[in-house]
Amino acid sequence: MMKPLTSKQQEIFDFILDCIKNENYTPTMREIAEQFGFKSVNSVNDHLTAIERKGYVSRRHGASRGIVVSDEFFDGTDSEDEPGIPILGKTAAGAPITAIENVEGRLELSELYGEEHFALRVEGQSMIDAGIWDGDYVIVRQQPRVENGQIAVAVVDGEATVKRINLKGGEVELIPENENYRPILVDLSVSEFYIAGKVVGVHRVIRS
Amino acid sequence: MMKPLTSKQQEIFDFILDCIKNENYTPTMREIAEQFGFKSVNSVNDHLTAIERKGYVSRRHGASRGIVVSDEFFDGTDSEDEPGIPILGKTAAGAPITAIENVEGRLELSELYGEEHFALRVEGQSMIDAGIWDGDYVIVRQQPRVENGQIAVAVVDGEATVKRINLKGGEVELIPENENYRPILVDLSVSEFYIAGKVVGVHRVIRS
DNA sequence: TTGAATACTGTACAGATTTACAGTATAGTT
DNA sequence: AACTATACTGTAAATCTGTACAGTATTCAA
Repeated sequence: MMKPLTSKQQEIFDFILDCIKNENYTPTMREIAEQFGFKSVNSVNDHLTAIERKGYVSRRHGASRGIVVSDEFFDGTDSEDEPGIPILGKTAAGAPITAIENVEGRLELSELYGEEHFALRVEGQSMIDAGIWDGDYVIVRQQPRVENGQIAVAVVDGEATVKRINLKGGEVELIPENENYRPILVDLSVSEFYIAGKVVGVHRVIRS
Repeated sequence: MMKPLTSKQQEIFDFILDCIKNENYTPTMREIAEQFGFKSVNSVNDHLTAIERKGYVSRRHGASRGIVVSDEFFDGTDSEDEPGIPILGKTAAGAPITAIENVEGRLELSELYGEEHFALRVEGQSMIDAGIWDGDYVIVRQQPRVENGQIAVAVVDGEATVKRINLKGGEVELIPENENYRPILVDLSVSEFYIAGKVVGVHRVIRS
């Protein structure tokens, strides 16, 4: 646990946090002195020395506006908390499943997938044997080509569908993953066709 | 539209953005000069004057580290962008799938699910008919009870498993979703049993 | 009652920093 | 050919800034 600040020190520390948050710059000691009506900069220096000793800030020696607020006081403003939801590992026998020791990592779509990804809601049953159900979101990495046999979002005449791709000569075969469906053949000289991207993830929200 | 920066001006502007983003402070003109090998600070001043004239920054007169980057250039650093990856809707005929107009919303686990959720990696094939595959992450909302027939994470004698739950009297039936597997019966008077939470989502990362 | 922490004033100075002014040179526009 | 913008060097003054040192006063714990 960190040593508590006195009320005056807290005021000054809060002012520094406010400056960074609202004005986007660290104040100088003279600016702090002016704010609090101190007639001497050394008043600020004394307070900062105490605040620093207690671990709330550090200072870049010699640098102007060199007060550096410790990481743990940036809530959401700058050093973002760990993103996403915790991935729990195997629980040791008897240990509560929520034990922090068991956190293997964190799951977050924007961390897992980068800038070039988008999500698309799947309609229909044509890919259920590939584990992609009606209503699922597929995560798609934008790329113009995929290897034969890979699952991709294909756009045929402006219509987007998720299918397994098999390109051969002047034709593309869009293969569903459901025994009740037949592959679709697209003639590249007739239809406008392109690959929007490769399906790299599936997400399903379970209701009920 | 804003006047474009020259490549040199852009470099300097980018460096300032980097400083703010990574080091958390605005550089002084001397720090910029040192970074770019300028022998005169006035080189920096000239560039800044140009960058300011074009509207990318303003300057607090007389203040050290007084460069103020214009609001519209804080991407993610301060004024947080929308979280998550874009969910694209139906594309209008012929419209490019990446058109911003078609963004229906954004998908992000920490937004979709709240604090009381965690993820768990599934091992085994026992739930494949429920669309939960080996290696998938299930998203679990922590709660001590579920309705019969719902899928949950059950902890039996410290061992966590994902199954459909059927509680009846002094027994719990853990029902797999795979015809090759048989339901497991847990005697509550013999085994330590509790529900870790309800499975409310599934996420699969597709490799290959 | 001695000491340490807090909470200030006041002064001073070295070095950091902005800003200004005087140049040089090149490239593109009018 | 004159003008403007870009892209620098060099110098120097004005002011900003952190840091140090010398005090004063109060409070609280040992």
